[in-house]
Amino acid sequence: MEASKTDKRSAILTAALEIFAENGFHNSPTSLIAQKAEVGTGTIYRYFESKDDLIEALHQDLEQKIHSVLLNNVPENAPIRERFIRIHANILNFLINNPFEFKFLEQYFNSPFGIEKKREKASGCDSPLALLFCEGIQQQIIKDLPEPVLFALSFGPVIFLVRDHIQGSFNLTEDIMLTTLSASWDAVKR
Amino acid sequence: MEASKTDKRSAILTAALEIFAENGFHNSPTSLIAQKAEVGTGTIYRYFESKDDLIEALHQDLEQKIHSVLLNNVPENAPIRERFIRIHANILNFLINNPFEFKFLEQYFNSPFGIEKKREKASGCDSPLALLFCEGIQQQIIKDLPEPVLFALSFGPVIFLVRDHIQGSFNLTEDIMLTTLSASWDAVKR
Amino acid sequence: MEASKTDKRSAILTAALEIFAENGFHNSPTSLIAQKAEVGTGTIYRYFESKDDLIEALHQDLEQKIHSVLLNNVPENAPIRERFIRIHANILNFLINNPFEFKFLEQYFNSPFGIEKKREKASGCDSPLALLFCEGIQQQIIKDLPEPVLFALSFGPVIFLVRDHIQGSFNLTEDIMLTTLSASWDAVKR
Amino acid sequence: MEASKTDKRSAILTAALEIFAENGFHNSPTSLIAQKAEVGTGTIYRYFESKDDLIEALHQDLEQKIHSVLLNNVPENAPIRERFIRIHANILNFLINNPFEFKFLEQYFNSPFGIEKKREKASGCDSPLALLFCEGIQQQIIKDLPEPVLFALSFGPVIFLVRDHIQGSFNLTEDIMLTTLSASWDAVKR
DNA sequence: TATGAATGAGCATTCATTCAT
DNA sequence: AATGAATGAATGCTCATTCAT
Repeated sequence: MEASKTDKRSAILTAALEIFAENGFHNSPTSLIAQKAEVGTGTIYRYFESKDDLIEALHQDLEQKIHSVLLNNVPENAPIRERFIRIHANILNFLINNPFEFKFLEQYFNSPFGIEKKREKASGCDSPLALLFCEGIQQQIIKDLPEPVLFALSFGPVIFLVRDHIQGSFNLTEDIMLTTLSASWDAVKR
Repeated sequence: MEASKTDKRSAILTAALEIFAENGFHNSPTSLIAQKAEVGTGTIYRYFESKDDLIEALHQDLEQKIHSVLLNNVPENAPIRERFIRIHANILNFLINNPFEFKFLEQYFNSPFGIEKKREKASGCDSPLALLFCEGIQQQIIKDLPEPVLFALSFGPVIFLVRDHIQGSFNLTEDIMLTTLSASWDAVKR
Repeated sequence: MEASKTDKRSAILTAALEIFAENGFHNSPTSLIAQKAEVGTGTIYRYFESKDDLIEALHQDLEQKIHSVLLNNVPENAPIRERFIRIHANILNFLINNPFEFKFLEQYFNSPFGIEKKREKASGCDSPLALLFCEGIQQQIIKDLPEPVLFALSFGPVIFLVRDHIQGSFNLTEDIMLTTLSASWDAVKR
Repeated sequence: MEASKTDKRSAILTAALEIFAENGFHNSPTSLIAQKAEVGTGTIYRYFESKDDLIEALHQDLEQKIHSVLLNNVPENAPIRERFIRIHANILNFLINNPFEFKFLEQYFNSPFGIEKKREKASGCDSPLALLFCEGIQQQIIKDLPEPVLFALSFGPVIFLVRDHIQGSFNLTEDIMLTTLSASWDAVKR
């Protein structure tokens, strides 16, 4: 009748996510995380080597979650523009509906953690988005620009909008979302 | 023949900027900042009320620096497109040539500090960029979208590119820069 | 076989009492207290919210100790004079045998802590001593003076003597003690 | 037309007295004292070797002030009782009218400073009060008790009353003052 | 396996004192 | 003589991590 092994691990992850998102990594004592997860302080260290390791694990989890959301309702044979918009809408919706996750990621990528991670990746010509860009370039539908540039053009605006929306300085409606993605498309299309 | 009164203050600011950029706010002991600035620990507190106050001052300084750079070589009567590209190029160049400043700002805007600041501003229909958008919309050259959206479309990509460049995952040449800004313009133009 | 839960708390209290008494509140680093109590610095903060809180707790403890000593061997139906002398002898003996406690209290009542406490109390017509005075006044055995005056007349000398004795400038024998309390009685009796 | 040498010294002493009385020795930065005295921080160290030295000097000043007040209106040939009451009234009035001085002394005598001083003195059979006691004992008007005991009996109540009055927990009228001193006399008289 | 009491290194901040001007 | 900017030792408190139970 006890919680299963994985239950505690994920209880810790869930608690940590929320607390990190709200307080920042450095204002989130492990003791507080343990408390919210309803486990002992020491228990965290049975599942994670250190606080840093916990943060890393959280990031991995999120990366996978996003990956799994990316291609929802993206028919392989749909036109490139449609797929482009669909993919970005997927991410945008995910982030808006999961503000803790968004805040966590923003912090993560602005910390020594994220910096490292990015350096490791670098040449990630493997993501669905990268593939889409390749395809579009070959078909001469998308501008022949380096992948990071296309990524910046299409993804940068998404992040900015989500940030504004979550901070409450701007209300992102379904309508505006689609118009924006459409404009984003104008940037990358030929 | 000694350092002038302001010298110490700016030595502290310079040292702090660099250390904050490299280690993050929370891994930057005031003692380390003092050491790098070649002043006593206590001296920091003659010029700044607290570490937070130092961070704030640094932000104010940067804000002004950026503001002063924004309109370089932007002839008032130039076409909107040209002014748009010029302004973004100014910021982009500034950030690329001042990586410490960029890293500091990234952190700042992902911390309680930046959040607060943003909330205060919010309705910033006063920046040169906002004015340019207004003008463009009136002249039916720029899409009739809310200012935050236009801002996201044009500014988001810039930030992403600078980040990549500074992290070393991508080398941003003058050429690519201009092509990117041109694509950015495609996103906001009618 | 290890120390019980309360052991550490009281080890801290004991160490703190002694160090405060000898060095004063402000010359008693928490680190020194921890060292003497043979616990880690941080441990103090598991039992007390702050150094101030520790001081407060120490005072509460002492107040109770004194209260429990006050009425030793004070038969309820003994003559008022006898009870008066007995009570004062009890306190006097307690203070002389517990010089750390005495020095602590002297400091406490000359600090913001003590001042506050006194203001809260003020109308303490509840102590055994106050009751004794009331009774004595009614029976026209004790002068009809305000309670603070009677308190000053009987308690002031006690404190002065203890101070002298503990400072070593005067040796308080059992004999002198009783003579003094008898003289003190002369001051309050009709 | 500049302040004379002594002016600065006494400005510092006056400022220090007030600040010490209000904030305690340890919450009274020398910089604050200097500010209130309208001198530079460093100037304090031209007149006093250290903060401790300043405290010591303040005490010496006060001791002398009290000494000079002690024998006001005390006719040498008046009866012992009258002189006893007069002397105590003098001190009591001085302390009540000079609360800063009182608070300073209370602190002083409960700090390492005061403790030392007392140990040095010890056998002070030289004060006017001590002489009065000697005389009274010889004339068999005052109880034959050691001087510290007589001192405690007569002086202890005075201090307690002043403390209550200054703390505001009790209003000491001229009337009560005299009644109290009269009761105090009952304690020491044969 | 899970716990949480204990630890102590680490940090922001204060302030007595010095010394160049 | 007077100043006050500069100093850095000292201190209260936090929190990641360990380990005995």
